[in-house]
Amino acid sequence: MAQMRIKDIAAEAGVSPATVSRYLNNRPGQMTEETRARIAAVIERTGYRPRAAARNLRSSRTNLIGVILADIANPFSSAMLEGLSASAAARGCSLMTAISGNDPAKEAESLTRLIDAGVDGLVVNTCGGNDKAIAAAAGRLPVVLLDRDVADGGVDLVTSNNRELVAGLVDALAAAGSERLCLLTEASDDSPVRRERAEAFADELSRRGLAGEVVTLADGGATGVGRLDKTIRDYAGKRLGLIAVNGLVFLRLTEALAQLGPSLPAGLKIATFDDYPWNHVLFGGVTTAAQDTLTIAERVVERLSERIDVVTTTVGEAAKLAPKRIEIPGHIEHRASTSR
Amino acid sequence: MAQMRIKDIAAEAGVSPATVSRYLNNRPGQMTEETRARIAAVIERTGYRPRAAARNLRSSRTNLIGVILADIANPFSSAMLEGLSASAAARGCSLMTAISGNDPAKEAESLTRLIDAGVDGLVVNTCGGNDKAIAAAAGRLPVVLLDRDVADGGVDLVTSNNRELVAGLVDALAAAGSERLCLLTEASDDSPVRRERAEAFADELSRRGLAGEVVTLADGGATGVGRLDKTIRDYAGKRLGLIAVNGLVFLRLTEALAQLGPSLPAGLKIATFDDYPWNHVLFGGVTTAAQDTLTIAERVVERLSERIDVVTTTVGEAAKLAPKRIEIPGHIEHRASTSR
DNA sequence: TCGGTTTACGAAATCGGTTTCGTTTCGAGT
DNA sequence: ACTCGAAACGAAACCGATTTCGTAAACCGA
Repeated sequence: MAQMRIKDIAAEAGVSPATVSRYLNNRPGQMTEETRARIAAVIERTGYRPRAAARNLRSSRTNLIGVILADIANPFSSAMLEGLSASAAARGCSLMTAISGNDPAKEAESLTRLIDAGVDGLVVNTCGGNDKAIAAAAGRLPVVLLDRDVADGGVDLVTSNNRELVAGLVDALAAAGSERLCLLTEASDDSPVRRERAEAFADELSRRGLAGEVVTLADGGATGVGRLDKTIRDYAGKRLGLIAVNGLVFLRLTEALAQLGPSLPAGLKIATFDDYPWNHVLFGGVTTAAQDTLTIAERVVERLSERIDVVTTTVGEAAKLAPKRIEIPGHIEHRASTSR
Repeated sequence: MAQMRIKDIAAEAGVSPATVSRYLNNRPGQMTEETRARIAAVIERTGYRPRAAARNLRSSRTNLIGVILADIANPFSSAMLEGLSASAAARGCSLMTAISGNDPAKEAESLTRLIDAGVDGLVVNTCGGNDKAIAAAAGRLPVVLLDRDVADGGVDLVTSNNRELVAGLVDALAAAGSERLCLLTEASDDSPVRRERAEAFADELSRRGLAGEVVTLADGGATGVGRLDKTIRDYAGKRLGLIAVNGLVFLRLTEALAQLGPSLPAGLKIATFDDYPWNHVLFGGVTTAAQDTLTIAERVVERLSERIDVVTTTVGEAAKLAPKRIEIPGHIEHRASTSR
């Protein structure tokens, strides 16, 4: 009575455990409406819940999706987690999460820990430095990369349309009258995403015949802000437009600008990636390239499910899905910081 | 060769599966240094990893900690998640996360889903409305509440020293010359945390003989901001001090203040709970009651581990731990917004 | 009515570890 | 040398579901 087992339910309903199992997994081999009802009644009455561990062992499926996030402080990550959680729950899956804190060693440890725990698939927002291990993992179980690619390629990736978003921000700045543009990046950030945005930025400038450059801030603190400050002073009054390559860089930009005054210097326009809550507030609203996190999360889980289904359905090496790159379009939030 | 099982390792090392199992769990029943080395060598060579599902089934322990968060958008939650992740990993546990998005129905669903998945224990940052279900869960497996209590009591709770923090903020405002204080809250937020802070606020005012009140903003949008705006105008120039009861309220306050100008009106001082990144930036720095999220997370996992150990060690109903309330002291970050 | 095909269901094997219990071996004490 | 207790290890049961395979009943067209 303490803990019901499937055989207890079976006995109570006058059927075999196999039949109860079929009921629980509503298997194609149907059963009489009458026995179905009888089993349902017993389960309802006893409040029976099958033990997941036993189920996992035999079926070698856990309905668990592993998630490794590089940096949960980044609202992109937390929004993503919420989306993943919802999408997974809709498919009856739970999330096992690990947070690397941008530490490759922790990421590697999380990778093995989640795999050892028996997750059906893995979502990785990598901090870099584990490309080989991740590619190897992708050979052993379904893996979908989130936002950041690995060098070797060959792994599914879901990301935003960074090139279009860059173009959109450049467009907003140009429309606001900026003649010279800077893309602000961080030295420590050498991610593929940053590179992609930087390349798109350069391309977009030359396509439009605009002047500009990529400005890399030194890491953490005064030096970086000083460098930025100098850049701003150099260009002040020259219709400068700034793009922060991500939310963190934007915060540092804000710090630097605070020295110059609470509102933007005349002629200075800014825009940023990542739609943080404070973007609505700072400078009366900052024009933002917002990613469609919910859709990204949905597609990640969808793709992962496809792979999981293939793995559990087909035998052997047959019918391997080709790696796929999925781009989810984001959009530009036009706000006061790029008004004329 | 494809997938090694414990018996393969045993055969290879010339011992029994039982001995390998003992090795894997380094059990008290020791073995010869020689056999230990032999087993280690085989495992090392073959790269064998025990299947978690099998282990879970027999031992009825999963080394999984379930976490239910009310609102991941709140940086308090994401910081907490990072802390929990680290603390759990340090104990060889993984996290199963669910996010209720402040929806009681989702919270209830998450509760059963995580329990069904077989987590060893549960950390709940409840959004309210499931007090009975949570109390019931706490009767069946270890549960530690995070930040928000349930009505029935009787469940472990880890939280900040809200009363002292409120006192600290009042102190900072008073020191900055504020004569009349308002605690800004949201109508929709009727959590125990908010109530505790409001009570502490009232107590602190009367203790110091200060004038003041709790101002409740209507939910979402214009009305609330208008109400707030009116309050500010009413008191403007009267040495008003404002405390935002949480980070979200502070953001709305910032929006309202933006209409009055980019810097604080003369004589207006503000302070807030929750140390969001932008608190360093807005108004040149906002005095903040910062919670010690890392320590909170650590103590949550520690307490949960205690309960888990008790459950798996002792038999029957004996040796039930009494519910415990653990307060982790936070601290006040003094910044420009409360300078004289 | 009869052979043949579904359909509904049960018996028993199985997943891969852990745990119990028993046996052997080893060393210490007299 | 002999006894005794502890240490080291093996054989086999066990955790609780799923899954395979087989069989009896139901159905169905000729």
